[in-house]
Amino acid sequence: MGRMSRWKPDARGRLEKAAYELFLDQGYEQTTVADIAERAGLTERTFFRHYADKREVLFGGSAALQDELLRALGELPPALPTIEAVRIAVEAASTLMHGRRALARERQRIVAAHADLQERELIKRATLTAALAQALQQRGVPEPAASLAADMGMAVFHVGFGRWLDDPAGREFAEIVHEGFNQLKAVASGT
Amino acid sequence: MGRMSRWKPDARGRLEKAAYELFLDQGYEQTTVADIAERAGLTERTFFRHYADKREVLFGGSAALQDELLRALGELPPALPTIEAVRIAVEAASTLMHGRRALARERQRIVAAHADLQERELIKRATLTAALAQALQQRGVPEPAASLAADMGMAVFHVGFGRWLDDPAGREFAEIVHEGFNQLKAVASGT
DNA sequence: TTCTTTATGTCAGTAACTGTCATCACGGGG
DNA sequence: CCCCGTGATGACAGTTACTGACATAAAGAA
Repeated sequence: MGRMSRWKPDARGRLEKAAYELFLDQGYEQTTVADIAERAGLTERTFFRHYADKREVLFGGSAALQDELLRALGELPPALPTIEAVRIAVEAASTLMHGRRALARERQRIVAAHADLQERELIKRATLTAALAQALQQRGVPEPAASLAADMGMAVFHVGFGRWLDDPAGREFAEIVHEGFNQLKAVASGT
Repeated sequence: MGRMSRWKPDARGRLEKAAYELFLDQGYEQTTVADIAERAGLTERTFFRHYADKREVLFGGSAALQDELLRALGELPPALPTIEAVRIAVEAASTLMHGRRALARERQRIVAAHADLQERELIKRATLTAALAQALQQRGVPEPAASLAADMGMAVFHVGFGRWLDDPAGREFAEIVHEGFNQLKAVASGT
């Protein structure tokens, strides 16, 4: 017979799945880490080996977001104007959300209802912004243009994310982001 | 003899003072809420009646900051250009720091060393920014100009705060903020 | 095989935070 | 002058997030 793993695969993914199910079912505060671990067939201690704290289980995607952002940026020709490079990188990152609007909505509902989760979201965004600014500097963009461009890019991403969740037409996130950059340019040029 | 209060006055202030002393002496993590309460001559339970959590004891000033910001804004003539109103309000708020540079430096050291305190700082700043934006809207500033102006004002405040702490010339915070707005205008106008 | 690494379990412990009830000064009627 | 409501505090038990230390067993390398 096939190999018997002692451990069922993808413990981290099971923990995340269990956490979402329980948070949606009985609320974030009402769910203990022990509950999550039990549903995933693991122990509380193992949860904390995969996630630094209870909040982190809701932010597993931010690492992938940063990776994609920096990867896309790295592929672009250096001669590209800064804002165009940021636009393309942010659009690339925004495609990660494809097909996950319902999930993103549920997650947003949970985060919006808990101040400590909003704190975590803010620091994740700040970290992402700083990483983008640093990557731009390494492309040769001087300060403070690099930080300003990073801030603008993340602002468009953030505002666009909210619009995407509520968009009645159900447009793609990347499309909304694309429009967002157009509007940013219009505002910045005083139109 | 004078009236004997059952309780010594200013319990909240004593808790804050005790917290700062202990944080600086033995570190933030190494200080328990019980330690703070004991030094203040109170119990742990009473600490949590004055501060929602351990972090909050380091953020008592943010309410005063917001009050002063909005108060100053309310006194200005409505005809004033938005950015000028923001400038004056932020400068007024920045005078609250007068004579507290050493204290602010120590506080900054503590906050910078602990991720959870940075989270709290970010959400305080976001709250302040939102309050400023709303106040501007009530002055008749339309969106998104109100939010953008609020963001700019808080950005100048934040950047200026860091410069003030390190300023070798020891200039006043308000003076540094004033310069910051000049630089902001220069950047925004493409100079 | 044997050794090492890695993922997990077990268990005890700390400390943040909460709910509940008791206590005691103050102040205002009656 | 006494009673009573209010408000700040104490006492105390309980929950839960999180950590450290050690044990265990599968997976993989030698």
